[in-house]
Amino acid sequence: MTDLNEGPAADQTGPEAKPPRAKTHGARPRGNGGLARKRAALSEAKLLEFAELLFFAYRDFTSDPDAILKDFGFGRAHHRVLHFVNRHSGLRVADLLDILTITKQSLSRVLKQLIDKGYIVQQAGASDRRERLLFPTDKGRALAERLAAPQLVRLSEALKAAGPGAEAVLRRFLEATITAEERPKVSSIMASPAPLKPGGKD
Amino acid sequence: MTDLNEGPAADQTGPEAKPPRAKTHGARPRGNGGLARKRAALSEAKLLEFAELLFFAYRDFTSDPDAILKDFGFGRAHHRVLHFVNRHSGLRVADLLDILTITKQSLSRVLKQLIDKGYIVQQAGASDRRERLLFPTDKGRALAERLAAPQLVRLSEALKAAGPGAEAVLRRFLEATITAEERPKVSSIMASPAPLKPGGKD
DNA sequence: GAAATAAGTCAACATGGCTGACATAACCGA
DNA sequence: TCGGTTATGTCAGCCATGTTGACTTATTTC
Repeated sequence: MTDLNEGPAADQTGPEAKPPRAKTHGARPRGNGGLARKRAALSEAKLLEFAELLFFAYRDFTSDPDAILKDFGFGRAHHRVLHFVNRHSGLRVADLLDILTITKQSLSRVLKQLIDKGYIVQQAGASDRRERLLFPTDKGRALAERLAAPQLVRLSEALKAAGPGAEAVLRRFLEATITAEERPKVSSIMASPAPLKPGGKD
Repeated sequence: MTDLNEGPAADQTGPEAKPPRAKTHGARPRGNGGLARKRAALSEAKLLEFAELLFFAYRDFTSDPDAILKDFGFGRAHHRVLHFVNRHSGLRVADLLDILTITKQSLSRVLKQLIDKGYIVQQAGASDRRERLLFPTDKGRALAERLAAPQLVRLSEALKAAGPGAEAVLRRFLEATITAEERPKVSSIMASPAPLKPGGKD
């Protein structure tokens, strides 16, 4: 928390209901939610709108692949795994765990299904043979691309609609939205849209 | 699909593995993934980067409230419900179903918990007494704000980092990312950061 | 008064998270 | 070379949250 501190968490857990017809949303007489003095800071209300828009945008962003996945008996978890294996083929199981922020038991379940059904193959690492490097099969690539297609259309159109300069702005926004400590990791992952340089863990 | 059509889904489900060391990511000799001629269209690779950044950004965007929710025995589903009830107090159950795109049975479970624990109250509609309008209690407002706080900080900083004009660009981008048919509904919902005008369903 | 609508409920099931415990193979340093 | 660490896999069970289908109740509407 760097800003906004006295905004939320200020009028704490009052007693009880006082049922309906609440004033706009909180007892907040200050005009700008506590972050007014910082010249450029947005009002809390505007930030909340962005939070909502982000929710709706992401909800719909995932809807097309979700629909396709059902035909394959897969879920969103499979999509995530397949996407990253396809885009960064040769990554290790540990890399994937780090990207997805899930446990290896959770990953194991979906990864095994993707392997069993022939969408992903494993290969022992060259330098370290304990590592299992992951690669998409042709079938895996085809599915990954089919899942990505509607998302790319969506993004392409949204960027166009956002107007000139949108690309740079959006990139900076998204990167800054990622937790600071995660950024180097994300950069490192995204820097290899190809076989990850072996041993390039961190 | 408006563009990008012959890009993905082109080289379909080939036979089998041909294991590792895949060329960058697909058999795609065309320089610009099939959407080159449209002067301003981004390359497939760049669009994929945006897709990944969106994933990472959203992953981290939800991480702070998720951590807080654990202390309350709630999950992300509770957060979503509480957020929308707080921001758009007085909405109906049907509105919520529409926003969240889940079944009423799914909603019922988390909503009941939020009601039982005193975060949300219901009130019969004035004009139509079948409707159950939803309102946050003081306790509910407090929790909603506590959950929102880190997200607002994150957004505020990311918008600052994105530079001048980011606000307008981002708004256009997010709105355009929402499925076209959903946009009127979303606008209508977002237009009421207060008690929804009764009967204002669609 | 009958049909349609808003909401709630019961039951069963699927997906994808989680924890904990433990096994195997390979690497690495003393 | 042995012993500790690391990378991965696996078994077992639990929880959160999504699904379908069937049905009830209250209320509005025609």
